[in-house]
Amino acid sequence: MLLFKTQNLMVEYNFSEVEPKWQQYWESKGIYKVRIDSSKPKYYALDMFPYPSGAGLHVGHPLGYIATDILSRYKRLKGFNVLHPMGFDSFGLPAEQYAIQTGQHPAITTKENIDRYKEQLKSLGFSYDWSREVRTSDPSYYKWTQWIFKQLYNSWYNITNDRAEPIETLIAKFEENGNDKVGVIGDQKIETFTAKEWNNAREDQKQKILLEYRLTYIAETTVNWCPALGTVLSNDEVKDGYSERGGHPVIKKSMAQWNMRITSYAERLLSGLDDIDWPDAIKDMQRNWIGKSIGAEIDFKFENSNDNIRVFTTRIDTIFGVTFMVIAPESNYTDQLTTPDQRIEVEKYVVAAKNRSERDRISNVKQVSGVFTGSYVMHPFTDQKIPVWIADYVLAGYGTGAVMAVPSGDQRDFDFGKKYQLPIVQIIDQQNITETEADSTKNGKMVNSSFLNGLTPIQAIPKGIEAIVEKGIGTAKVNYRIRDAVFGRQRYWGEPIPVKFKNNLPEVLEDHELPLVLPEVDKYLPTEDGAPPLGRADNWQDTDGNAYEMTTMPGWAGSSWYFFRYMDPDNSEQFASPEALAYWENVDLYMGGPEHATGHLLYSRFWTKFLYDRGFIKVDEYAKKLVNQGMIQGRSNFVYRVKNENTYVSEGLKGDYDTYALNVDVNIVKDEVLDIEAFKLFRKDSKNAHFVLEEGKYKCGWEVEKMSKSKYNVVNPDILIGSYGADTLRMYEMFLGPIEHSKPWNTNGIEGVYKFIRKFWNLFHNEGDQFIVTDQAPTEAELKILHVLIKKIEEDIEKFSLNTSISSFMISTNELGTLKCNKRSILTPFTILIAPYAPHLAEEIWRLLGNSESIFNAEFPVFSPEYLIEDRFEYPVSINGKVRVKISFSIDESAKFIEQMVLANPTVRKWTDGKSPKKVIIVANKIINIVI
RNA sequence: GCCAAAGUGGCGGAACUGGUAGACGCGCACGACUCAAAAUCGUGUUCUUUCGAGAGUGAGGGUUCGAUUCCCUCCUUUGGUACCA
Repeated sequence: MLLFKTQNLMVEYNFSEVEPKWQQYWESKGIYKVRIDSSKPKYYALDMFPYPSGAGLHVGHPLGYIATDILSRYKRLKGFNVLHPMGFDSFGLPAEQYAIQTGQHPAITTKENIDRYKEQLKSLGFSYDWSREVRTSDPSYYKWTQWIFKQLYNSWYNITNDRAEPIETLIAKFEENGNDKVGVIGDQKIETFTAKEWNNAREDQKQKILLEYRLTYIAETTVNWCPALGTVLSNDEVKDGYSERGGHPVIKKSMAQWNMRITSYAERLLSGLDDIDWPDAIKDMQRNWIGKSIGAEIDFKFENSNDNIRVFTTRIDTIFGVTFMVIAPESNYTDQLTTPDQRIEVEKYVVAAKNRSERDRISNVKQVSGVFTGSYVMHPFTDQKIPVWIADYVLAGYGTGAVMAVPSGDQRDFDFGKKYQLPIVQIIDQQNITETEADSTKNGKMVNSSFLNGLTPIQAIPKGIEAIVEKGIGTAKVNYRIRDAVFGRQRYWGEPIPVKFKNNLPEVLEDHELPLVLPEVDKYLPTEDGAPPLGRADNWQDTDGNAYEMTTMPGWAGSSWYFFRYMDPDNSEQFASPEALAYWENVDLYMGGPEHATGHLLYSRFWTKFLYDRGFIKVDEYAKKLVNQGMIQGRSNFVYRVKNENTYVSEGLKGDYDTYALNVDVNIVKDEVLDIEAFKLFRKDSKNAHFVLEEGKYKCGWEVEKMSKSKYNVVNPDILIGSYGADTLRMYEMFLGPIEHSKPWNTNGIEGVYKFIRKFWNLFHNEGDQFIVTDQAPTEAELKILHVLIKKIEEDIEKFSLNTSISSFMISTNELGTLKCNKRSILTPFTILIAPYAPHLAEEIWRLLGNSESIFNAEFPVFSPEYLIEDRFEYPVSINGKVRVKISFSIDESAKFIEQMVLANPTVRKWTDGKSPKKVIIVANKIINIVI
């Protein structure tokens, strides 16, 4: 096997005894339990909590956890009161899929998986306060997820005040003025009504109207339906027309669904990005997802009636290039605009377009298709007749679902115009329109554009808006790409939505009815008539016989607010107490993978802003700083088998044979050399195989692939901890490279860190493993080593450069080893410096140094610059940019003197070859460059 | 296509605001210890070389006394996004 244990090392530093000892000590003494302490500044370090899958942790998961643990311990040593919790995102599809196959309740599987995860996390020696653990599937937790749902239901977005408010303030407005002055963000078309109409309306009518305003609402919407999973999915859960989980095809379908009105927060979610320290990549992804575009809406009057159709455009400057109009197949105008003789053809097209799968639409982007409605609208400025077409490149969900087509300036309009022989009008003098391409650039001056002629497109845009406003046919308008998020799932293993139906109208449950606990069902499948699994539960209704909602919440519900629950996890009266919320405020460091950019990381910002608006919390962003840890990919090893023979050829010789590659377990390969005996056990049919070796070894090939069982490239942290200890694994994971880089996992090299830990131990011990620390006074050289290190470690941690800290520890250890330094005044601070990285080792040595309290109650050493001051500097002297010699000078030596001495130097004279230099550059305490 | 990030030895990577490229570690080679192996320790290790030196941070160009670092063009890889008017 790869991982040998060497007997004689065990005598020196016995991690397998030391690590569990301190883990138990820390736990029994509650060292990591934290309480509100206003005498200290707070620091909140958070990991994205995991979904506990059946496979357990692999070596990639802890990468981020180790980094936050180092930060937490460092901040603690620096005097902060550190909140560093962990929990589990324990609702989700895999447990439910497993339940469908085996009949086992997902709660059982989930608990088993959580136990396994906790055990693994504990063996890594993290400083989590486990008394604050949360599980999203625990009723005492999801009670509050349901409670937040309820608050959203009972709120609306007041545009005037730019914040969410209780629904009562909306009702008051209706009672006084009707809905005339109440604006909404989003696409819903709401009939206007007067106060009188409102006050005279029936209760059920009122409730229907209020649903148009509530921040969570039920509505008939086009959703992503995944037949294989039997549920709807939100946009971020669909990738390229397939479900993100499982990779099943997804189709568009119209369904009544619970939604979250995240669109109300589009602008604030966008502008809030400027105030948080998150990676630009994530910010950009969120910006693109929100997709703000600034433009105008214009009405085009119908040819034969006074109705009109509204379009959104970002290029109103091109208004005189409009030669046709295109509406989405799903558009409400389709019916109205279709003339009798076009009806058959239109209906055919609309049905075909609806049945086109998302996947099909994506893969045929270049192919435009459409059908003429038979109707015309009037150009608002020229009064020319403009034909209205239907095409599926226009999306019903964006803007108004209708486009003014400018074929000269838009490629899709151009393609469409070409295909159906519609006119193309140039509207900018420098426009370069070819046989196949439109020109969308804004260079040049407007032509063929009436009152816009002579202006640049940039000037024409405000001018155009001015004109439509004046005519009363349009306004400036901002559009967002982001859609409201579908919130219901036709699945079992999620939070029940706390709603019952009375007379077909939804009603949220009373606070005292929460939590609405997930009921038992006989099978985790839809009912015979297609209702979700909760439809199988007996008496899924309240005491008055009102049916409860049957869909459950999506995976992102519980994770959208968990960071607040950690602040006060056992509170049964509130989701967290005002005191806890005021003290801990928000997360100072949030670590996690970038794959959640447009899902979790956006939804949780939305909920945070909502809770802020409603006065439940004091912050409107929950994470000040976000760091993305890179993904750990798999690194597969291969052996090469000769076709039709039981023979394996070493990698370098495979070209001489006709072979095929086979994945081999990476755990039986070390530095690309195969352990042949282990291989014979690994592949039973190869027990008598023949091996063609090079230099007496069988060398394997390698490749980067996804980490997966089937590729035999999964490395389990338990095995590495067993062989090298948690401290070695922690340091090695950090040593691999910058935390935010993705990289394949490669265990080669872990021995270097292991050796380092032993070398560090040996600073305190002699060859007989006796503790030999002395109280001798340190030398200047030793103090310099220490203070260089203090400075470096502080700087590195503050900028998350944890890989370079490990190098610095190695360098300092090597230097102190060379000096045979075993002085307490140097080694004590050194031990504290290393404690965040190797907590078990540091705690052990701390006790050997005679301390009775945990090292994590110590103080971080203070850097003193005085030990780093030098009186001489050795200048590299370069001639024409090449370093040729080094000459040492006193640091305050004059440039003139240095120049004289340098030019007189024999090596320099040799290189200058008697010529007088053109220029001598002396950069103080940096470099000297002579130009000849 | 668009947006973002990244390209440095055999490998992971280092190099602060432009100033000795390759720190630290792995691997490899040689040596010590050993009957031997493992482990450990020591030395060396960018490439080419006529041993003088020359080349070199994805490619090409530019700014500079000096560029991995700044600017321009291009290539490759990874992540995101996909008819958004």
